[in-house]
This record gives sequence, C-alpha cells and structure tokens, in this order.
Amino acid sequence: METQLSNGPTCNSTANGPSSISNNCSSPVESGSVEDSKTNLIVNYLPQNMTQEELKSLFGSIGEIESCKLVRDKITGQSLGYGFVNYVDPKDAEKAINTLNGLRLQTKTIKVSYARPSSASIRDANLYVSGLPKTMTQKELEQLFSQHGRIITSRILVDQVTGVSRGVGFIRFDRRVEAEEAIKGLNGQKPPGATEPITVKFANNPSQKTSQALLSQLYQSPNRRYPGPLAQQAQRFRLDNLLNMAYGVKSCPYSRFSPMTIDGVTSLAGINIPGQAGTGWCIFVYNLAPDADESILWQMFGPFGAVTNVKVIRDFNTNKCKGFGFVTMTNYDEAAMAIASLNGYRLGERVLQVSFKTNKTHKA
DNA sequence: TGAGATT
Repeated sequence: METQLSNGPTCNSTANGPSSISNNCSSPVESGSVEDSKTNLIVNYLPQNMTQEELKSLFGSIGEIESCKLVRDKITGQSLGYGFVNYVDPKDAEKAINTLNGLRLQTKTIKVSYARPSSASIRDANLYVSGLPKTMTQKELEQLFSQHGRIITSRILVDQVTGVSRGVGFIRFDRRVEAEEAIKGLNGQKPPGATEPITVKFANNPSQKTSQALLSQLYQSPNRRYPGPLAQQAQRFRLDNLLNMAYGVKSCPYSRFSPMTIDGVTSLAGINIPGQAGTGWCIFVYNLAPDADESILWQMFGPFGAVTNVKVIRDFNTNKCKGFGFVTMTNYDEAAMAIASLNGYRLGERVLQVSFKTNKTHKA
C-alpha cells in the first residue's frame, strides 16, 4: 500500500467526555420522525480499539441483531469511532438505547440513538467554529446556530487542565443545506455581546485526519517520555497496529503478554498462556444476583479496557442467573486491573469474587 | 487548527 508521508496533527487524545462541556446525550429516543427505522441504531464515541465483533457482542447481549457494522477509514482501516446496529425487533433497539446509551467504555462514554435514514442530504453537515467568546456555553452556542436548522450535536473544546473554553467548537446540523445557511448567516458575525467576530466553516472529514495521525505516529520517537510498563505495552500495541496496517506485519505473537503483576493478582497459574492469540483473558465473576444480566458485566468491566465478550450463566428452566458469569478481556494488564479493582466489590447485597478463570479458557 | 454521526 502506497501511503503519503506528511506531518499531520499529533493528536492522540482518546478522551471524550472531559474534552467537551457536555456529552450532549439529549434524549436520543425522541429523535426521528414516525417513518424512521425503529430497529437501526447509530452508536457514537466508541473506543478507538473496539472491533466490530466487540460491538456485536455488546449489543447482541440485548437481543437478536440483524446486522452490525463498525465504520472504518477506507484507507487505513482505523475505526472512525462509530457504527451501526440493526436489530430484528424494534423493542430490542429501544432497550439498547435505554440500557447502553451513556455506557462508559475505557475513556469514552458511548452514545446510542436511532439512526436517521441515510441520504446524501445529511452528509457533510458538520461545522467548525472558532473565535467564540470564552464565556460562551454549549447551550448559547446551540441557541445561536439553531436559527438555521436542527442541530444533531454540538461541542465546545476546553483546555484539558483548566476546563476553560478554547473558543472553538463544532456544530453538526441535520442537513447540509442548514450548515450552508449557518455559514452564510454567522461567519464573520459577532455573537450577541461578543467583541470579536466568529469564523464558521465546514469541518474536516474524519478520514483526512486518521491517515495523517497514523503517519505522524510512525515518525515519533518511541522513548521520548520514558513511559512505565503499562504505557510501554500500550505503545507497543499501537505500534504493532500501525505496522500491521501500514505493512501487513505483526512484530511479535506474544506482544499481549506482560510479566507485570498487580497487588493481589500475582498468580499466573491456570490462566491462558501467551500464544493463544484471539482468545483473550477469561475472568470468572462469582456471586451475581439471580436477576443479573449481561449489561451489568459490561458496565463493571468496560471501564477497565477492551472487553470482547460477557456471559451470564443461567438456569435452563428458570432463565435466572446461577450466580456466576464470565468476562473476556483482550489485554492482560486491563484484565488484571479489573480483577484487582472488582474482586470484593459490593454489588447490591452481594460481595463479588472476581478472578482469572482457572483451567481451560471459557468459550462463550 | 480541530472532534469525530450516516454504512
């Protein structure tokens, strides 16, 4: 694959919520008109490393899925951080919105809402706004732009440390024509009370950025900041991905394995061995309540890292949880951290026992 | 000069 080399922005930020003033999760259930699909969902703010299989696994825990797609960059294959899940039953789609919207996965807070019917008119309706007064809130920004159409998302970027507005933001309209009208009406204008005019223009496409970021990472010196073991492994993992994407190579089949141990999790006996690529690390969760379901496992383990699968073991006749379940996580460090944090965790009236699963890996 | 919502 021939790829252009250029120095693009070196933004590696995986944070989502903290970088915006609010997550704008305003009632996704009520959006859409009556003739819209009631089974097809769009899922936004997915973690960068989440795969289509993981997406399917997460949403499949709600009900039967007709189709599922993680949207990727056509050139680099990088996830664009969103995807679509189409259920067989509209009730499951509604349930997915109610139970999974706002779920925290790693550094992201995912958003689950009905997908609008796809059409050319809703594409390229995203605006970049700069020169905003630092005091302007997201609500005021929306008020300013809403005179030109229906706003799908809005965001004001803030300083990671101080939380103060950086005076730049994004507005996504329902339709391209609305965005065009907003540029005509607001570019170069002073918002009420402002001393400086704002700049309003179309935002960059996501694909432009990912290829730039990919290549700028290849040029970065890997050891500039002397990272600790966890960061080192994460960095190597990223490098593996980059090399794999750029050249189709995998540098080391054992790159998942880390000898690092965490307090309280020092035994490696009986857990899966490096080289069993693709299986991940299976975690045994004991003392779940009879009404426990898969979503509670996603909620508990998702924040610690990549979860590929969860399973609640149920009684065949009653369909009630038999008191235990399994969670599969991709990375050893994240699995160990989840175990160290969740073993002994009090869930309702119960104290959970969480450990690496002993003997053979559970296949769910 | 900047996140990531239309397959």
